[in-house]
Amino acid sequence: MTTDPYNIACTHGFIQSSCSDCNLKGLCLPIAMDLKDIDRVDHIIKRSRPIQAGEHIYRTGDGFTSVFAVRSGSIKTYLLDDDGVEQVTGFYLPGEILGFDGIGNNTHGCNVVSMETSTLCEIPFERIEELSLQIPVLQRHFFQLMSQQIESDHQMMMTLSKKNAEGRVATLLVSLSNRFSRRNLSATSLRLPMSRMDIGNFLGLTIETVSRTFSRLQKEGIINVDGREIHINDHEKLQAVCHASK
Amino acid sequence: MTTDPYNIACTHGFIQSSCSDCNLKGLCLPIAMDLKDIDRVDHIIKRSRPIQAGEHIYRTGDGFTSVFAVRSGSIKTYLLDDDGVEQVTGFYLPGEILGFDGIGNNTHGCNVVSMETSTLCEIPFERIEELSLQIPVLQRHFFQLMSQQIESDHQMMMTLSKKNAEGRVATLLVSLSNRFSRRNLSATSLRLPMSRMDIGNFLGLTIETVSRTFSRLQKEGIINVDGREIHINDHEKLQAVCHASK
DNA sequence: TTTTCCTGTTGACCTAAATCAAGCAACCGA
DNA sequence: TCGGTTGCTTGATTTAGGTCAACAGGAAAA
Repeated sequence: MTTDPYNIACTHGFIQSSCSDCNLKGLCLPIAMDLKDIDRVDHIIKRSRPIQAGEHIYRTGDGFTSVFAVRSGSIKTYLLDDDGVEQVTGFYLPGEILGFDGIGNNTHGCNVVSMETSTLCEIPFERIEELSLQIPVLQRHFFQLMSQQIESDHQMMMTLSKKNAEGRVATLLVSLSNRFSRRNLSATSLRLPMSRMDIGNFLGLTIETVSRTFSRLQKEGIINVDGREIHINDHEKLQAVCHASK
Repeated sequence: MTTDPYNIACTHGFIQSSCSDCNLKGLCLPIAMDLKDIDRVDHIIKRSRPIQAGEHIYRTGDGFTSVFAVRSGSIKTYLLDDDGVEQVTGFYLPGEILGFDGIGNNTHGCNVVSMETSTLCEIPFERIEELSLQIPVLQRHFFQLMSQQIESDHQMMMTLSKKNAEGRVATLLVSLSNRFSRRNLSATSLRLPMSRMDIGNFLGLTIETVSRTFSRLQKEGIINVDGREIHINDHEKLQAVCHASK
């Protein structure tokens, strides 16, 4: 079931692109990097074949060798505790990088699975470390990416610890909206890549509560819901609901 | 109220120590670093004067220049959202490093306050970045430290999202016990450096629930509680309670 | 076509923890 | 010594969200 991380490289030949052509490079590489250096990074990156929905990229305990940038599709990461309880720890969209939790003890700290057909860029971390010694802006960039992950995880702790169901759901919607619009997609109409189950798991709620919360937000006219299709009618109000607390 | 981060360096002269003498160096520096390199790191680190309980090290929005290692005492970090709601995001004990959330946008992402009289080592981050270019094991070490922060934040998301009050409190106690024993202190008898208020805030519970949970764990014979003084009678059972879920 | 499966929605009821309230012990400044 | 404050505990009551149950629509299989 787990995709061999050494074997997800594209073997079709029809996905060929380089970092310098990639319209996501502003997200996963430092903006102030010159072409020559981008090229050096480009050469160590392995572009994956399409990963199917439900296919795993790696699992907890697998040896850590790489971090991964999402090129297309969407990815979720989750922990499994000793009792088999699952905790979704993040959703990753194109331009976002995952896998930083594996560096600490050279072993991946979570499970990573594709939520739809997705493509990834595999970034061998040791090679990045070597390059970082020669390209200071690259070193800085990876420190920054990890730092941003820490900040967003702390925001998530705030959400889980202090907000009620409405606040949690609204916070997720606003986050997704912002991340879509960063890629020049609509900030008001979006298709959720994840199930109600995953949303509930991520937000510490049951699917029933997630469903009821969507319905309530719709009844209040703030959003329109049609399955996974969400339209945000009133961004202001949604923003306000984000602060709804226990 | 905020301590000027540029001005917490020790001016007394009576706290003089170097990294190579420090019995915490195994925690904040790579074990496999040779003396010459330790010495280079040593020279960029500023050791702080004692910070009083309640004194802030820095606040959200302050310019980021350094991360900090706790030398003695204990530190808490917390977020304040727009409505002034506080979220404690971490407790830091001697040998632990905080401040990694500031790298992402060159601005500190949280507030940091001392919970008792503490001393810190200020680690100017740009200098570490420079040294890291020359000492690969140091670069790797800082990537690892940040990665460990991410992993522990993900564990915290699991705790907040899936565990009931007993599970949360037990998880905190086990974490503290492990961290104390890592410094060769007792794993069974510990003095909590933080108030019930801080515990509740961190764990997403009210102080009343925290208090009741301590009482219940005591009634079950798993721990003994005397104010902030905790004795763990049955580590096994406490470990089991950690998995108690909603 | 029907059947099954899967995901999501809605309703009725229940419970863990929040809220509200009271009180106690330790500490501190007057 | 006293009055006030702070930190913590305990009890009574309320409530948000969990649990259990039923059902609906769409997709895929029979």
